[in-house]
Amino acid sequence: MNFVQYINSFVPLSTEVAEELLSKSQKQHLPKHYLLHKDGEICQKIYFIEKGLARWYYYNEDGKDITDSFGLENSFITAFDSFFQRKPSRYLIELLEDSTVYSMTYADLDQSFEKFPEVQRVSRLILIQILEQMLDKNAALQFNNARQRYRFITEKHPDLLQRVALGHIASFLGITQETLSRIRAKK
Amino acid sequence: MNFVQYINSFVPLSTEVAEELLSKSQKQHLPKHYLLHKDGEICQKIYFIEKGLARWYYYNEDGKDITDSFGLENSFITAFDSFFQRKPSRYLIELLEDSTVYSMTYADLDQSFEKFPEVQRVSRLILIQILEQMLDKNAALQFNNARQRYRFITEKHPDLLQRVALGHIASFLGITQETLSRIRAKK
DNA sequence: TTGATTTTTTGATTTTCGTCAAAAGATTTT
DNA sequence: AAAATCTTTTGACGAAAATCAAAAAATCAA
Repeated sequence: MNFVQYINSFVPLSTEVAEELLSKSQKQHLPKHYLLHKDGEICQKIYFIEKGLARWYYYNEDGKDITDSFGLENSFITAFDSFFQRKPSRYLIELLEDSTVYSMTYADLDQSFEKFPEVQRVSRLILIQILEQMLDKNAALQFNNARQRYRFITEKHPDLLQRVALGHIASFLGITQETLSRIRAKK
Repeated sequence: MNFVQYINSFVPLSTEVAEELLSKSQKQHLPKHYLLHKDGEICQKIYFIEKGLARWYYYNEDGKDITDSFGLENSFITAFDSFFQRKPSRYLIELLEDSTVYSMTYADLDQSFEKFPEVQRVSRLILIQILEQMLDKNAALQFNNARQRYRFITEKHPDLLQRVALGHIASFLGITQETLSRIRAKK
């Protein structure tokens, strides 16, 4: 499923708009470990992951690498704070697998907003999806112990356990890798 | 500052649009403890807090009341998942002080989208502000101990410590009230 | 396929924080 | 102003999870 088909499944698009979006976007195959976005820069592109996997992370005060979220197939990923607000971001985005992605620059997206106001609906939709994902994660972390956090992963994102290094999942859940490993052992 | 002036400071609005928004909105004085939104319902209104304070919360599986965020002066609050997606929400919103708020219904906002596409920009702006606030909080909780979480409050929202019951702040930070009280004592 | 590197597991120990209980302090109500 | 209710603090204790260290397992590269 390409990204226009994906969007179309939520917000029906006119062929005009569908063509506009496709023509402005770029399809790429990129290797594992490729950085979609580096920290300190203003993020220029929004990506749709057709195949593959990305993670969104930052370094905390202790220099520890902390994963904030994952970008699975059929999802959009960008440094959201940076991309929409046009300011540098502390976050990085890296691919965890060889991936196929569509990308679109901010400038092109902005032009499409002007030409076709309904594209604004699309961006609102994407933002709301991100927001909901974050609410979910927030609720999973805020007042839950390590075992409950692990359950969040096994229930909502079981595939990640197969595909992602344990350390990334541990920092995503806000627990240490050792604790996560032990919890996983007894069950 | 009313909400149109507030928006105008980010996204310059034509007088036409400013008047549209003002005419569709309603200014109200509401008392402490008033529920702006009840759980289980589809949230019909988005609120702008001109004066006062609200909190956004839910009940977890153990029935514990957990504060997810606060709505301070000059910010928008609604059950975001519910309002924009038109589905029931597990969250509640209550006023913590006598407040002055502007409200606008989803139906009216939607009509304004149609009439004035630039209003879509406004709603994108609001969403991004919420998103950033959530990212911030996320980073503050994800891998930090109780003392670091407390520092997040003292640095970013010191006024809340004066205005809000400790229990609400504790659940917002994902720690117990006793722990928060002890941390506060020694410093 | 062998060695090098990275990732995961396991163990011992320490620290942090939650839980339960009760007292002290505020605030609201009558 | 006294009583009732709600909020915050304090103490003792135990459970959960972090830290440090090292071994085992898996993956990658030559």
